[in-house]
Amino acid sequence: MDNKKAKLRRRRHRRARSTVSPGADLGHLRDLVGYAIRRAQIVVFRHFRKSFAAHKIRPIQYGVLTVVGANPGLKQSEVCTALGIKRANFVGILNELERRRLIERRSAKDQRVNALYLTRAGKSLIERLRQINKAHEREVAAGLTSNERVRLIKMLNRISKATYADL
Amino acid sequence: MDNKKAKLRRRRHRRARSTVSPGADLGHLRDLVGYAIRRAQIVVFRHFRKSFAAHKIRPIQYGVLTVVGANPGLKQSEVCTALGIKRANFVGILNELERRRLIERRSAKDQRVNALYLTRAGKSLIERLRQINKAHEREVAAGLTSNERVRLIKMLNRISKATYADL
DNA sequence: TATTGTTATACTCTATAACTATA
DNA sequence: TATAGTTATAGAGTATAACAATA
Repeated sequence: MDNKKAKLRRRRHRRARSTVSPGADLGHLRDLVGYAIRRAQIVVFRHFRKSFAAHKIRPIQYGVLTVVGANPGLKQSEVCTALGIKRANFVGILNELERRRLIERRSAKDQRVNALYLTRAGKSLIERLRQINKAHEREVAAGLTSNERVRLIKMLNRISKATYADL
Repeated sequence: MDNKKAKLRRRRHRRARSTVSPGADLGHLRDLVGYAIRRAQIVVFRHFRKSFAAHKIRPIQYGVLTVVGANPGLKQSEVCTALGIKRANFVGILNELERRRLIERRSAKDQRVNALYLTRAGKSLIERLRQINKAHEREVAAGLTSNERVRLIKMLNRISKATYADL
């Protein structure tokens, strides 16, 4: 049913095409910070996953290993706050890292708390991951000058800092 | 078991705290483009959802309505390419928008193809959404000058454009 | 009572394979 | 054969509620 259009088509390509996505006019989407962030995030995370595939490390795992490495003895809840993870969701992430002998839970003075430490293997791995990450970062930011890269991060952090408490 | 640490702790707060997340040292994460993007995306999307909550519109739905509005008669697969959605995942998104009478599928000359059009209600809604989006964009970019905002988007688009075909 | 970690659960987003109807 | 849309399914990521152990 509905065989009377298909002549209404034929009108496309009127505006300049997006530099990000070919095939159709994105309208004002290409002028939005949020849309630019979303597209960049997809590309960067895809690149990250491929870069770390050999070590089976996802971005969140790299974050946890990095933060615990920089803060030995950190509590689970503190890692969650630092990285913006819900503590309920952190349990599974941590279970896998512990199963792989990269992180240890140790009970603390406060028996409710688990203090987290990288194992020897975890410390060794994070050093290698750090090198991979340097290459990853270089490639992701290949289109930016060093100054631009720093300014980009600062601008993004200014956006992140805002709390929008009223909404 | 394991009651002999908790004195190893007490060492935190050694480096400058992150401007994004309080509570622990993020290590080098705060110097990474990918991490800055991730944090900004979370904040921006949360703000978006709250801004559009009254209309029950998610970012992806706003994208579809905008692209179809700017390209009447676009095929489903073309919308998918433009927005980076898998066509399998687009079916459900479109079903809901059609159920809400905002978009119509019309069969095209090629009977395999669905051409997409905003309904009258869809056109009316997208105009109102556009106004909400302007306020949303203004608030998200409140910490940036107009020039910075434009440069931020251009830098993010440069990152998105890269294909990393070798990885 | 409040906090930490945990379990269970649900919803969204993303990804792949296989089916159908059309070309 | 190939393409457009669809279905089914699985995996992450994210969110909330409720529980046990401990403070």
